[in-house]
Amino acid sequence: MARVSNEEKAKTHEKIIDIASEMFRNNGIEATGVADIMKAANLTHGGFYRHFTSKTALAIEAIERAISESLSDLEEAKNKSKTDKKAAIQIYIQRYLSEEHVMDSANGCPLAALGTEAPHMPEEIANVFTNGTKRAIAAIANTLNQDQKNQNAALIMTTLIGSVILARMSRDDVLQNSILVAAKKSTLTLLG
Amino acid sequence: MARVSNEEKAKTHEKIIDIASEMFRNNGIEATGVADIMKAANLTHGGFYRHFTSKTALAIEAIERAISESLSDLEEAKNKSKTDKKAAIQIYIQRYLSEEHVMDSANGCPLAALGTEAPHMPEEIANVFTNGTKRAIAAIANTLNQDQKNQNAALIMTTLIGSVILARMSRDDVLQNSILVAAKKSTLTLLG
DNA sequence: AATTTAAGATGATACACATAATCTTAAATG
DNA sequence: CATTTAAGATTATGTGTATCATCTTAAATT
Repeated sequence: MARVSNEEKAKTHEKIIDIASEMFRNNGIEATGVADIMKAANLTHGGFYRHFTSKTALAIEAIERAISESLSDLEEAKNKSKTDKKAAIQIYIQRYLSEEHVMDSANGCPLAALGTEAPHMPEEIANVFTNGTKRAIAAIANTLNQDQKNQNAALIMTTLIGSVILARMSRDDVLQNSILVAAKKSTLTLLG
Repeated sequence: MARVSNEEKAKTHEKIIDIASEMFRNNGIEATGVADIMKAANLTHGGFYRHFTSKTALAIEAIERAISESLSDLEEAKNKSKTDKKAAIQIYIQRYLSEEHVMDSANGCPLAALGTEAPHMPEEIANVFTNGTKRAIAAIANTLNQDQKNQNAALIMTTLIGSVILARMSRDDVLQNSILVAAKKSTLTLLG
């Protein structure tokens, strides 16, 4: 097994990012090793550096991608009608506050999955989280049609992240549910 | 340097827990090594196992202590008057949502500092976080004097944790401030 | 078709980590 | 006061980690 076509290489590159993006969200960035990622991609660790200069470089790409994916529906609502925007944010909130999202961090919001790890990461990675926060709040604000857009968007994002993190910490179905229900009620009310 | 008195040993034991409790909250559990902790306590790593059977055992004690400290004022309000309870929760929220708390994770709420790390920790540690969440929500609920006590307490805790985590991710003073202001407004309103 | 290049495998390097064994010394115990 | 015990230092041990060097082989390039 050796040299593959440029097309294959591109596929491998994407595969590594996608797998890393999931593994990071599932187990944390620190706790996920380069070799683990490569093994999950059916590759050996040595080839990693043909694709990325360092684990940090991969982390940046993987988290940026996760942020973009997680915000895509919301960001695509940008130039839509008021009605469509309202629908988009409602769907976003319902999904975000679902049991499925709580159980499946690997494919969910990276800010909720890695939020407390961000502050002690290398600055380049920490900045990805800062930008992600800004994008999320901006995307939410864009769907709102009211005075306090930005403050309300910040509060909605706070409630979304907070409830999912709290629910994931709470290994107790009843408690989890009551956290999510409270968050749903509150955020949907904030939409007006 | 060798054998010290029982009193000294007890002091060392406390010192290790206190230092670990701060270092964990600052840098994460995974990222903080036993040797780092011992060095910070002016000791060598070898002596560690005279005090704890494992890093996990220390983590449990350290996080439990941090939870107790962080909730002490609130839990002490348990048998106080309605007025005192209201004062206690107001102070708690003001402190929680202060810039100082955001900047000083080492001495703040461990749930906000380590929340996203909890789910992929060994079960014994994860359970400490589950119990901490329950204690926090119960302590808040106890200060409320209204119908939806528990749901509201869950929502308040969600907002507290969420805003501080989001603010710490946001390396931008203006954004940080707007997140905290929105959370303050919302939580204080919830007190009724 | 001949030559160059580079993807991925294998193996090495160097360091960090949790934990264990052993040693020294002074406190605890009788 | 003699003996035992154990706190903390020093020094292994074994594993996991990120990164590098080298090799093989087939794709790219000429």
